[in-house]
Amino acid sequence: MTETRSLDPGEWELWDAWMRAQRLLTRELERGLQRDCDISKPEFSVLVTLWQAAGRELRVGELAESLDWDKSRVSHQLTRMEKRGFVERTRYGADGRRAGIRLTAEGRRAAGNAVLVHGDNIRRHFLDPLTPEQASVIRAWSEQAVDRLEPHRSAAAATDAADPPPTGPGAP
Amino acid sequence: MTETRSLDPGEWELWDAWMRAQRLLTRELERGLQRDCDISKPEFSVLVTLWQAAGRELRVGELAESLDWDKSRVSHQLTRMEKRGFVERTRYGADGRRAGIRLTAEGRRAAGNAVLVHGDNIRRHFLDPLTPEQASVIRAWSEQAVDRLEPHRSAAAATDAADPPPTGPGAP
DNA sequence: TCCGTGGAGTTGATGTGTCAACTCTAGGTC
DNA sequence: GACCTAGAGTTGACACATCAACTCCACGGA
Repeated sequence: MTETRSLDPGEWELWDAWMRAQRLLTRELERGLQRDCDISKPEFSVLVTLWQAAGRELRVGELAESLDWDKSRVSHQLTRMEKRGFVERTRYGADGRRAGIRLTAEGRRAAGNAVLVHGDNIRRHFLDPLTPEQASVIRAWSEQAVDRLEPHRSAAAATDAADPPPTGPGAP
Repeated sequence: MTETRSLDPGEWELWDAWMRAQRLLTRELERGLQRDCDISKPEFSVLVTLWQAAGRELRVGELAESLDWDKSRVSHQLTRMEKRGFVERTRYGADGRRAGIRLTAEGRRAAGNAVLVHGDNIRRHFLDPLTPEQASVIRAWSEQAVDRLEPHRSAAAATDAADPPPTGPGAP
């Protein structure tokens, strides 16, 4: 009963290869962000989401929805980023209204810079090495997988947490 | 200069889809492990690696190499798993020799169970929905990516941290 | 007005991951 | 034997992730 009859070697090699590739790629991109922009991936996600709001203040709940994060995670992350000077919580404490979140000037600078740098890194490490066939197969597979694993969320919503925006905001 | 000219919409959609699929899949599998076996993915990785050693004690360094983890990370993880009763550090402290790592009976039980359960989950969520074409393209792409991003590590080495072993150990 | 209830956000506890600094031992050199 | 150094392992500090418990306020009904 110590015999593993779970996955055969071929299946396992496929899984192992995919898992390893996925891990190395995300690790590489995260390190690039840290090295080139001095921000972490979670910081990047928050910065970009706020940046795309083009100056409008977001609530914690909107941010959480948009990032597909837990509200608690957002709150903790904002606390750290407030300390670093990237974001501000407005209408907070005194008069008893709920918190709105907004980028500081420093946050806007970091976001704008990171989007460009990170985009380059994505292109270099992910997009450029892809053959057209691989691109179309991987895209189809990814969309299938997302549909299977994420039944909610209408097609319209929410850029994922880990990427540059499709088009720049008009923000100052 | 607030214009993003980093990735065009098509490129971005591809990246977003892949990123999202990857994240949802790993999240789902990790939750399955937690729910069905009450262990985390890092715990699973360590359990399986030790289990594959079939009773032989591993050193921290070997474990780190095998998992492609930092030694420090391994040490922290072992400290937690020692508390949970999954592993033991032997030859430690008293007579001044270095630590060997070994599974407890409880650790062996958990490993054996988890491999089977996790294998089923991988099959259900990853392998089964794959068409043959997708399987072969994804495999080729993954292997390319690994070669590009992980130039060291001879082909022989090291099962990745996140998977069941290709074949069961003979360990009791 | 008082109470109950629910949503929004925060907080604390604990586990995970990374970096840098540290300890200990073995082994070489004088 | 005393020193030096290199390697193995640990530790501490901090960022990140998740869960459960908490606060605060709005609103609705008795």
